[in-house]
Amino acid sequence: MRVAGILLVEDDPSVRTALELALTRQGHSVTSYATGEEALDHIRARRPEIAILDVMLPGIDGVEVCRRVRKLDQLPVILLTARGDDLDVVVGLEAGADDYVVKPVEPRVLDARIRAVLRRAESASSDRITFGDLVIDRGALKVTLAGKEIHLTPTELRLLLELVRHPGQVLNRRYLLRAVWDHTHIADSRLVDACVQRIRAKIEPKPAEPVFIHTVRGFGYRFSPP
Amino acid sequence: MRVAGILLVEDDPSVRTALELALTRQGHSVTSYATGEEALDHIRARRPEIAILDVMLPGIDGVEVCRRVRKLDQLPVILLTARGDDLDVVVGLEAGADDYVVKPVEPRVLDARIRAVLRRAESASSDRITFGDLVIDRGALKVTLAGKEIHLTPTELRLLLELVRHPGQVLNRRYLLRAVWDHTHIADSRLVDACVQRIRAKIEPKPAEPVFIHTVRGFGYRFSPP
DNA sequence: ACGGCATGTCACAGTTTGGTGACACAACCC
DNA sequence: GGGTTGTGTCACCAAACTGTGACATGCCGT
Repeated sequence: MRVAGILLVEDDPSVRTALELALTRQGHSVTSYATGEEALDHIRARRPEIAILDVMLPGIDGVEVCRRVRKLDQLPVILLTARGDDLDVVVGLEAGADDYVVKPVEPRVLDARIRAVLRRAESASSDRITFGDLVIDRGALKVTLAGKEIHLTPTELRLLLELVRHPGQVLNRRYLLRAVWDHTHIADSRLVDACVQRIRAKIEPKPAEPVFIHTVRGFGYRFSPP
Repeated sequence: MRVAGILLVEDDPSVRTALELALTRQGHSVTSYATGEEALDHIRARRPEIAILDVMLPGIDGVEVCRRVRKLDQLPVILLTARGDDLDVVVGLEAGADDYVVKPVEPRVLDARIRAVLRRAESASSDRITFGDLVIDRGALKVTLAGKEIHLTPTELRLLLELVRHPGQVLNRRYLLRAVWDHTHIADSRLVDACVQRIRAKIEPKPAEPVFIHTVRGFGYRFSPP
């Protein structure tokens, strides 16, 4: 297992040094700070592999750091909080944290959580989905069919990604309009149909007999692998 | 120690499967092929961490694969050859191989060689990245194109490095604005475009048909080696 | 078979986007 | 001070994209 570059942010000095020591013993490389401001600077400058943030911090708190980090990068984040502060869980997950740990925490447990989050992040980073001949690379925003790159326009790509995010599920037009076009107004239009058609023309061997994007009459469209 | 993605190329099926099995047991992740053509495709598509090439192959031989790989990337290469074929050693090392192993080889020995080469490669590649003709030296903050030094301004260099840090990934303008300019404000700005344009003028042979920095309309830019 | 919908198809014009070169201004160095 | 360099902004233009509506086609219950 690779040694991780961990950023630890915790304002209580005794907790901070204890965790730092424990994590270092477990083979991690740890840098720690007491404030969110310092943490953000460190993240920008040093690009740690994962950040462990106490929720309660003077100044910029952990949730806020998490929120900003998420906007900037997909750096994995674990939030630390005092026991029983239920509200925080919701806020924290909303801010995009990958995991959530209640203090006091056993070093072994924290270590396991760290490794789990890192594993997840690693597998997510090769974010490439394959459906038979069709390969969709979400990082590179590339679609290939039988090895040949297919050019999709931004809207087509967003729609395809939305469909692919829910394989096997039927998505109705209203949902798709909101997700892809963020149209709040209810427009009964051929927009979705037209876009689906354009995608089919590009990725379906025989657009008249679609293999990937299926029409479910009266409901919407369903992406399912052949 | 991180598990390595190894590409093994060996035309003799019994040797191939034996080595693959042994290396897998040692904790490596191995993909193997019988021909140089397949190997080159694999390298382009999957970016293994190291390639182990038999010198004697039908079609494109190991030395030739090595030579082409070297031009493309700094992928570490170990050449395998039958005992006593002295001439090959010279040719192989000239082609840029990192190490040279004589068959038959003890799996433990091969494993040790692999680890040694990877260690060396890791320390060497951390400061310097090669994409075809383009060499980016992060330690010296210098960029050379086909051996000629290119002068980049600080902002241009930061942007290029940021793109290079995520090869193959599409980075959007907002992200780049934050990462390179740490602009927390204004999402709507042509700053990134202008800077990309300036970099292209310096590093792209034909800026109108970029080879390194690709525009992904509606999303952002992607650095990917030619 | 027929009528009524739901969906497919297509062309086009208005809009959006990014490339490009010019330019202003600040910082910096002689 | 005078020139040089780096950087942000702007305007213009070509190309790409997209929504729209009209029409064609297919599906389904009767």
